[in-house]
Amino acid sequence: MKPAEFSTRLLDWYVKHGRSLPWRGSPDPYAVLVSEYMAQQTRVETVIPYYLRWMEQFPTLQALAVAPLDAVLKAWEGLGYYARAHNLHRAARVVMTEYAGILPSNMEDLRRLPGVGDYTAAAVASLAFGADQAALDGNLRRVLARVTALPLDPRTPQGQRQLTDYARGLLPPGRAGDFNQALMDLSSLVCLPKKPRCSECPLTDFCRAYQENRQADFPVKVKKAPVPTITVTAGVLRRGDAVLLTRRPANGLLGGMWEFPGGKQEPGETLPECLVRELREELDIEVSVGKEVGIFRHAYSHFKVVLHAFECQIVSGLPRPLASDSLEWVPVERLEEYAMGKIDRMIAGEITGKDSPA
DNA sequence: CAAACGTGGCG
DNA sequence: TCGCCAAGTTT
Repeated sequence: MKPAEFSTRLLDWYVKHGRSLPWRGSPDPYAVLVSEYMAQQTRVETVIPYYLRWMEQFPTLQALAVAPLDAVLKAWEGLGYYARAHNLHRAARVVMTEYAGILPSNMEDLRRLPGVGDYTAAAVASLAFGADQAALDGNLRRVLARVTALPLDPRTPQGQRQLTDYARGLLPPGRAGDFNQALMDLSSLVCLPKKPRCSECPLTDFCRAYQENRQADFPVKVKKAPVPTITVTAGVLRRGDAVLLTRRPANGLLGGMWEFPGGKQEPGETLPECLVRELREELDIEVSVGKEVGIFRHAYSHFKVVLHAFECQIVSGLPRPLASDSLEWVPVERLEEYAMGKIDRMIAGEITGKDSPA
C-alpha cells in the first residue's frame, strides 16, 4: 500500500465533495476549539445551531472566560454531556491566565486543557495550526477499521492504538487537517455505518473490507448490556407565582443544571412515600403530596428513567439545599432562563403550558 | 480498564 | 416502543 496514493485519492475527493461547515476555514483557533468540544459524541447536524448561537454569545476566548457559568450552561442546554460545557469554560479561563489568552498550538499544552483528550488535541493542532497529527474519532475509526479489516473493536484502547498508528503512516505532511476532515466527510457521506456507498468511494483500491466483500463485518462491534430503568419522583412546590428549583452539584450527571427536587424510588416504597422521603432528605422539609403533574420518560446514556411529578404542599420547615448546590424560587414565566436537562425541561413545559423546546 | 456521562435521529 | 450510536474525556 502506498500512503501517498491513499491521501492523494482522498484529498482529491475532498476537494470535490467535502462539506462546508461554519467553523471550517476559520482563521480563529477558538472557533475550532468550540466546534471540537461540541462535536464530541455529537452529530455535526446537531452541533451547527448550537455553534452559531455560541459564537454569537461568546465570540472570543476572553468573552467565554468572563461569562457566568449559568450563561454557559444555558447555551449548552440540550447538547448533553454537560461536563463539556464546564470544561470548555474552564479551558477558556486557563488559556487566559496561563497562556495570556492565546490558545496553545502544541499537543502537550492543548492536551492539558480540561476536556481535551487525544482526539481533540490532535484535531485542534491539525485543523487550527497545521500540525501533522491524526485526529482519530469515530469517523476515522470506522473508515480505517474497514480499510484494514481490523479484527477487533476499534473503540477499545487496543484497537484505537492500532488505528492511530496506521493513520499516522498515511498522513500527508502539511495537510493533516484536510486529511482528517476528508476522512470525517467520507465517513458521513460515503463510508456510512449501515450501508456504505462503496461505488462512490475513492479508497476502494486500498480497502481490505471492500476487496474481500466483507464491508458488513467491520467495524467489529461488541454488544452492550441493556441499561436499567429506574423510577423517580419530583416535586412541584409552589410559592405564589414561583416554583422551587434546585441546582445539581457541579460534578456528575447533569452537573450544575437546575431541576425539580426529588429522587429515586426505593424498593417497597410508594411514589408519594418516595417523594416525602426525598424532600425530607434533600430539603429538610415535610410535605404532603398532591395531584400528579405528569409522567415523563427519558433515556440517558447509561440508564432509563420514568419520572412521576407531583404537586406538593410544604407542611413544615423551610427548604434548605442539603443535597444540592443551591435552591431558588423561580417565577413560572422565568423557568426558561434556567439551564435544565431534557426531562426537567419537559416538566417545566407542562407547568407553563408550553411545549418544551426541541 | 471499565464505567460514567445526554440527547436526538433512525430503522 | 426500542436498540443502536454519533467529531470522546475523565476517573
